[in-house]
Amino acid sequence: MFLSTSHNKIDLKCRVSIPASFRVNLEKSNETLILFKSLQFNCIEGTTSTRMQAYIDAIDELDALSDDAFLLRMMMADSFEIKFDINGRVVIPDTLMNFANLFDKAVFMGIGESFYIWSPTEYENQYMKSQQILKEKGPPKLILKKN
Amino acid sequence: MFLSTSHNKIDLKCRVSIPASFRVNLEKSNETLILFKSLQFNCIEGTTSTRMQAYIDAIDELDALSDDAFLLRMMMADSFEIKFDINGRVVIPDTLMNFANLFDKAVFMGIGESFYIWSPTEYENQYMKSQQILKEKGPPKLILKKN
DNA sequence: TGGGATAACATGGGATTTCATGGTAGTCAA
DNA sequence: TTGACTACCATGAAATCCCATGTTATCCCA
Repeated sequence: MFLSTSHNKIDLKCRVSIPASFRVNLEKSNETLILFKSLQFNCIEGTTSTRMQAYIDAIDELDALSDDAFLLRMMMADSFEIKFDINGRVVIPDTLMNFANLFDKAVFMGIGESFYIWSPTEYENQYMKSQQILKEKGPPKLILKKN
Repeated sequence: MFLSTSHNKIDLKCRVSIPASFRVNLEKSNETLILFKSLQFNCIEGTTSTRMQAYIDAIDELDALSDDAFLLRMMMADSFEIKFDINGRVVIPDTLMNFANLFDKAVFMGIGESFYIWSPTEYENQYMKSQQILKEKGPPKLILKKN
């Protein structure tokens, strides 16, 4: 379970600390980390190899010639298996740095089964947007029926 | 089941004692505690990891592009897995302290499957409001058993 | 039922560890 | 031999752990 948000620095070698709680989460379940371009936002998505495998399996379920399958294969092509250094840092590949407009700061945002890595400004935009939607439409129905 | 209300002190390190009955409740069911921003009020909500996992699972069931999925992911980003110290205290993350306008006092309010943490003034407001509604509209019609 | 003993609880403080980050040495390839 | 990449060491700040203490609640026996 990836939860919470943290702001970490990216150094000149494109190294960042993955938040400790995310790391522990991966270690506990003996998973390796995969980073790839989000299909939905201008950010990097990080997840476990197991979940990535689920995506791959999902492609097989689709019509092999469909646009969806095409897009998913493209996503795989821009995915990276990432190794940690002894201090829990990773190097973000150039492709991904550029894609997410990352420079010297990264915002890690846990979203349950995976996490996003945003540039600070893009994160801010998305957060504002969520507040706006919440204000206009209220919380998801799911939340309301729970008590 | 989280019930009853109690007022506890928040110290300079942002530590608070979680009411013993809440703690016992978590321990008995072998659950870890999750704290997150309420989507409805200006308060922190506490619940079990199992319940949080249910929300996470729900995200995958929704249309990934929908507002509801978006809001739920944002909710995860503002959620924290919380550890107790040996005396049953937790540290409230800064984000949550600010969101709920907490300073040196916290009101714990059990509401069944989860609980709220309010600032004293906000709690007072909500309490007044409930009394007002009760006076004007009378007690709620409870439907205990549904089919 | 009362009153003292005992345990549970909330809170304070200090020692220790973890974490994020900077840096350097070593390795491999061009 | 140079440049890029990787593995590991160093450090200050921050989070965490654990001991101490007073106060409240609970228990037990008279």
